[in-house]
Amino acid sequence: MASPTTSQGRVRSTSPRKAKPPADPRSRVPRRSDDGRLVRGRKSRERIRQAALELFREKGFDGATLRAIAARAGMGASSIYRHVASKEELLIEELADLQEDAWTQFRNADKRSHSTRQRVSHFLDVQHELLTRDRDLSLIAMRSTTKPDAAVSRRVLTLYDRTIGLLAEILQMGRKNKDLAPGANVLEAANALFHITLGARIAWSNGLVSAEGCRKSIEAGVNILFEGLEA
Amino acid sequence: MASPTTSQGRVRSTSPRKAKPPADPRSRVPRRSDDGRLVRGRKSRERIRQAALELFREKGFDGATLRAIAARAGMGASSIYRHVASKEELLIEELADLQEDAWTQFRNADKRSHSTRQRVSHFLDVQHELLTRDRDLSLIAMRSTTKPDAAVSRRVLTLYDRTIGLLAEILQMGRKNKDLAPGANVLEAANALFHITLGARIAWSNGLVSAEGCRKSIEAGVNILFEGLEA
DNA sequence: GCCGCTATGCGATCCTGTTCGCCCTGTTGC
DNA sequence: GCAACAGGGCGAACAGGATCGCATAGCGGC
Repeated sequence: MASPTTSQGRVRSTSPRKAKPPADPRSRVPRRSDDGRLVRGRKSRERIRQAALELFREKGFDGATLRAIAARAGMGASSIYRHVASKEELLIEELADLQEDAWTQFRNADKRSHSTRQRVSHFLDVQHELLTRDRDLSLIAMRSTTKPDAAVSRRVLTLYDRTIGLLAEILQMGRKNKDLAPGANVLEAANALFHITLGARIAWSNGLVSAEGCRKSIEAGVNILFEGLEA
Repeated sequence: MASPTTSQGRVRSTSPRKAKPPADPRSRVPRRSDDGRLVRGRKSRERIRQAALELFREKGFDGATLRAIAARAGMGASSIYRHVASKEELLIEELADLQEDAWTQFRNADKRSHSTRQRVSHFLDVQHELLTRDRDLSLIAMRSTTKPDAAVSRRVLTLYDRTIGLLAEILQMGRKNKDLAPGANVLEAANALFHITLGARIAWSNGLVSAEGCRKSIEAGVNILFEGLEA
């Protein structure tokens, strides 16, 4: 994380284009948030988001044209790119919200008195419930990670990472409580858990298994991971 | 599925276009394999494949234009579609070959006297070695699975499935030998193993970990899966 | 009031995977 | 020979995501 910030405020680390001089450092970062332009921008973003959401639901991600989204949001297609770096970002924003929901929803109902396995299962259930509402969500997130130098890829990977972090946190607590083996590799276990759910969701998104089958598969994965395979 | 077939022989069940009559059933399906047209076709496919392979290596999958591939293969871009249903298929063919290699390479060196865990590790190592030669391979395979109604998606999922099948086979043998717990859910375990490797490869493809880190992560996953997390 | 800057918007255009309609050429059955 | 029918190739065109250059308008400083 190379932060190009100096003592006097943010400096954009973008491409070495024209390297236009910062003009006047004194006038940097004042930016009132009720700036009329910014207000308008927020409203536009909201309209875009709404339009995108609707059209994704109606036609699916690939079926929803950027031009159609723009039309419904009442603007030209190119304008959308003032607010968003790619079409995928539009969906990923939803995913991020949903993920946030999953985390808080879990934390609100989580009981530390439960066994580690129960807590893990509970979290994965909550997540499953939310993510299987919309096939495109998992699908497009996956797709995004196949474009390593797009910003959206990093966004998704960060979401993944945070989820893994939460799982690791639960496991870590379990290890402290002697609920898990003292030598357990908490981080890799969290990784494994997460990837098992990811894999199950691929199968589901492709229609190979039902949502319930997906859940069962995740559950089986948890069991195996906790109990181990060896005799 | 309106099948326009009557009593007198097969009729292609494709789109309900012109419903052209089968002409003459007696003359169906002779097709010599040294048909001059077919020979030419095979040569073209070979040229396309070669050109694609080179360009993918030089510019990466996304950087290699279909028009460029076609030019190098000495034909127009649209002609490629006589031989391939999508650009992705060009890469997936390579993946399929490589996967085949991985399987045979494993089978040739596999020793049944080894422990189940060793055998599994060995296979995953072989696979890791081959797949980490080219970043795009895993990446584009993933991407393909985000397009559920494309043929290439099913192709990739079949490859996945076969790999899972091989793993399940190994595990199954281990269970018979009392190497694994008698109640072990072999199929789900194979699933989990595979998805762990898939997840590790996502991280690697995105430059989050080195190839060696990816290998280590897979190894850790295997260990956890075999030994279990519980105290 | 004017200048410079920034946020937003727009239409034209680009790029690239893919589809379309046409044609040429071997092959086969008569 | 010759009609019928593939297999293959081609250039034009399409579609849809993204970029470009220009225009407008709100804001701050003087």
